[in-house]
Amino acid sequence: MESVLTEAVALLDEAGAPALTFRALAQRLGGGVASIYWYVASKEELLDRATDHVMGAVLSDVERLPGSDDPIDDLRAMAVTLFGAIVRRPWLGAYFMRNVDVQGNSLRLYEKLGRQTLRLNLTAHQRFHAVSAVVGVVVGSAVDMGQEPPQEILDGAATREEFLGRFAEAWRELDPEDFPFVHEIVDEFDGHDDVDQFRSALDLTLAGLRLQAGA
Amino acid sequence: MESVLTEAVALLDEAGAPALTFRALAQRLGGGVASIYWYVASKEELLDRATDHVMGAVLSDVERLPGSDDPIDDLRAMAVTLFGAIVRRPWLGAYFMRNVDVQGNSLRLYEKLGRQTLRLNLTAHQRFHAVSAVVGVVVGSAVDMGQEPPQEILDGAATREEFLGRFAEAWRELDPEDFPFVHEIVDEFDGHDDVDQFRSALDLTLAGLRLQAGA
DNA sequence: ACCTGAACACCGTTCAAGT
DNA sequence: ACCTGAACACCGTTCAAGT
Repeated sequence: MESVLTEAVALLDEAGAPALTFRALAQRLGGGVASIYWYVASKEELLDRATDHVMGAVLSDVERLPGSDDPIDDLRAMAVTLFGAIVRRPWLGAYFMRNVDVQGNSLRLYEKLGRQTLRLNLTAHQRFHAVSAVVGVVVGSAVDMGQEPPQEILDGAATREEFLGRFAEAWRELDPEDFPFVHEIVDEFDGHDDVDQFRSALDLTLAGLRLQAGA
Repeated sequence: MESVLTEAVALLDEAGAPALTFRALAQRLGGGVASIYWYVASKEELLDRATDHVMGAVLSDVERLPGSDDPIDDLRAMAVTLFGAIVRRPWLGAYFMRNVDVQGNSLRLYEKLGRQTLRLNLTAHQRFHAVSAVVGVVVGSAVDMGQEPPQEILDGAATREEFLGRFAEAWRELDPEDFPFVHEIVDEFDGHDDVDQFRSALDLTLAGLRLQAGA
């Protein structure tokens, strides 16, 4: 079981979600395809378990965070840690927190995040929505990041800079009368940093939360 | 071409993303599978074009919005309209805004959203991040919503209430010492409304934005 | 309890060939 | 310019059979 998950994660890390097939996994394990079905009922379960497997390390990182007297700062640090894990493993973005099942590291992480809101002057309703919002920012940024080509594997040996640059170039061709905003931000878009973008979105949400909590 | 997209959208609306196969689409169009490849180079392009096709209607809805003297209120109304479209078509959540290609309704919608930030006292950098954050909230909420079973198509003819209730029940079994937050919000989770959750997340982001803009 | 080979029912995509 | 049948190389999943 352990080796099934380890090899599954290895495949995902090496070549992303499409690389994880029962046949590829079986070959790495040196067995037949059907064997995997003894450990796992479906591909969905395999993905869920592989995701929760790596979430164990993320949870450890979060637990190792120092913590401060400001619950919102702590919430930010935890979210940044979580997003960092997704930056390192882009395939995670599509699966993590998808089903916060009973037991499992995802639920424990959810609890960790939520516990910070218990230190804020909020209703239970507001606390639930606050954690949903923070998780939403992470997911939203992860999905956005997932659009970009991983590494330099795209047509014509282009880098991420060239990929963004090609979009930017096309945008600059648009009529400024029709697309004033696109022109306003095209230089910002060109070569932008995903982590920067995430942190800004997170900060807006946390600023709103601080206001709501009167903290 | 038009009918290819119309039928593709029909399939997606009827039974979600897995229902859209070249074979199913060809059958509906009364032709062979290979014919579709004359209009579209790949499945990815088919999905992109189908998505942009329905985004046309969303764009019309957004353009029909009255507008006010408060750019942030206008931003909120537009985001709510966008999210409403995703509630009606859950499959949209996985594809919209994925590639804001040159030309296309998604780009026009992106421009519409961004134009509101031009009315705020922000830097170009802040404007870019603000729109990214708002889109991120929509995407994040849409992904979260996509986890839940569509309609009552799940094991044992359960409703959404029963689906959420089953999770809530399991959560209530957890040790309150280990999971104080989960216990705090389990009643909120049970039977929660996705649109409510989205609006709360959006409001936090917009409150942060208002603070930033000093408006 | 654990593993297997072989099949089944699907996929997206290609291609030579037709009109 | 537009469409086709038939094949190719894959998928996830099942199942009877083995140890």
